[in-house]
Amino acid sequence: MLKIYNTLKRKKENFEPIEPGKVGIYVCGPTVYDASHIGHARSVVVFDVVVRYFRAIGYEVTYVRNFTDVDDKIINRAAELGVSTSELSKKYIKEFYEEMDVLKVERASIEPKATDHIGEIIGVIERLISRGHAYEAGGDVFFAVETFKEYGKLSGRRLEEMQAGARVEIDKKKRNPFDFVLWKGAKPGEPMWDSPWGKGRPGWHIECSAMSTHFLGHNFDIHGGGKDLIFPHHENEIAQSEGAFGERFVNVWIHNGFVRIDQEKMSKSLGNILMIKEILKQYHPEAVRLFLVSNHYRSPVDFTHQSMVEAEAGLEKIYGLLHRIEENLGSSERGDDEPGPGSLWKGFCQAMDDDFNTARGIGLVFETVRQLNRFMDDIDGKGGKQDQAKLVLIRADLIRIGGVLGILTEAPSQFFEQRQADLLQRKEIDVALVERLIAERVQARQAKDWAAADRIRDKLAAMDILIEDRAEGTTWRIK
RNA sequence: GGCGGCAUGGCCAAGUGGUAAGGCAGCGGUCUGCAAAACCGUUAUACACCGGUUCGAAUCCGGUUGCCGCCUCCA
Repeated sequence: MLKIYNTLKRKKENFEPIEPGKVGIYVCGPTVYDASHIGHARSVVVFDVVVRYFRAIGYEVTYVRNFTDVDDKIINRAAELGVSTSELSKKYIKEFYEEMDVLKVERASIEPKATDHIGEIIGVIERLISRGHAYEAGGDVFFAVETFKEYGKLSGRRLEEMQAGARVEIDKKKRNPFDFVLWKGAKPGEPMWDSPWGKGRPGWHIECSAMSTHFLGHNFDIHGGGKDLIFPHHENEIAQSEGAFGERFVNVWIHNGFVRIDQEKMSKSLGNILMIKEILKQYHPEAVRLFLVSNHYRSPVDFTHQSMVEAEAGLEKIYGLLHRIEENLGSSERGDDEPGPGSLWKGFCQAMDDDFNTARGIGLVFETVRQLNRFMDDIDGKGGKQDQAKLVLIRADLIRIGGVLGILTEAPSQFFEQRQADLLQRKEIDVALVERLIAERVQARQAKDWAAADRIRDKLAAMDILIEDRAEGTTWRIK
């Protein structure tokens, strides 16, 4: 039984889909006014894993992730750069896709843009006005928080308590300082659409209510996003959606924790933003994913070079095991009729069923890697049919787990070749020289001139080249 | 000021009542000409501190300290 921590209830609860075997998920996607950072990557990867897991255990998933392509930040940025808002958002949507592709994030089932759903947005606002939850004031439309009795139920605040130290902009047009804008009257030069209240554009919160209910129904299973969206964004979504439709909006709210740098949340003011594209220049994309899923999704994670180096080492360790299995089987072929699932997969599912505990699942993977290496040490390449069947079964489970976490998608030999190529480029290593030195060393070793052989090895080590003398010959790799 | 979260070995990190997963690093070994890789062994006398509940607590309750987040755009 899958248990999920529901922010609304502040506890884990058994997941009961509205329709058996199906699940509808809406996750707040990026506002496309700038490149994505590692924090965006975490959120996207977390929900990518959630969706992959639902599918792996047999659910039919409708996954909706939006693009916010009209809002103040986009308008300001576009004005700064002297381009249109649509040009700007188009550029960053393209970039987002490129980076997510590298990170092996699967596309959502539906990826709507706010500007393609102005009609639905206006429809929801009209319902809110007719039901007395919203009011028009000078071309703007506001949601009246006092009309929604449960306002604050997600974030655990009450209106009265928020009044005191709140830092809220004072807008004379608002009846209550916490009223938020549903529709903004147009200012010259801004993108605008016709509406019953004159030309204008939607506020930020309303688009998610409109698009999520449009695609998933007034009541749907899961809504996700970063923890920082709990208030006010998700709180406002609940008020809008339940106010407009008079039904429960979302059953389960899932929120992922932040990525921190040096114990602090990344923020523009601190200047500690790490962009995805910069990170991908330095580390393997699957290592980035492995790092992200090595922690529970609700906890904060510290992004450090050391953690990334460890994640890369871990990834290489698993690929190394897969490679060794292939050598042992004498073939890299993987048939379409993979065996299993076996006990490893079942253990992984137990961890995942406990609020998507990927960290525990990864512990199992490493434990298995060690056991299998030992197993292969023992059979020493002389395994029989049964031994091989065991290897094939566990490999199938590892690949299956990789399919949920979005790792181990490459053939091991290809992974190591690619890795080698990347490092060669990064460290500007002269392959011809390396191979000449190794050839010299092989000769020295054959002549049992150990001193000369070690000298060459030291020289290579100084170039960050590690060599391994194996039965089949000497191989090398980059440190 | 209001609300919430976290504190586990040198580092990272699972574990929410039954006696501390896993990874990295370290140390000792097997293997090796020596290494590397892999494997084996080893490293927490109690999980921030104090007090309480319990046959039994890292896990529950109260308090203290420290760190972080939300309350403003934010994944």
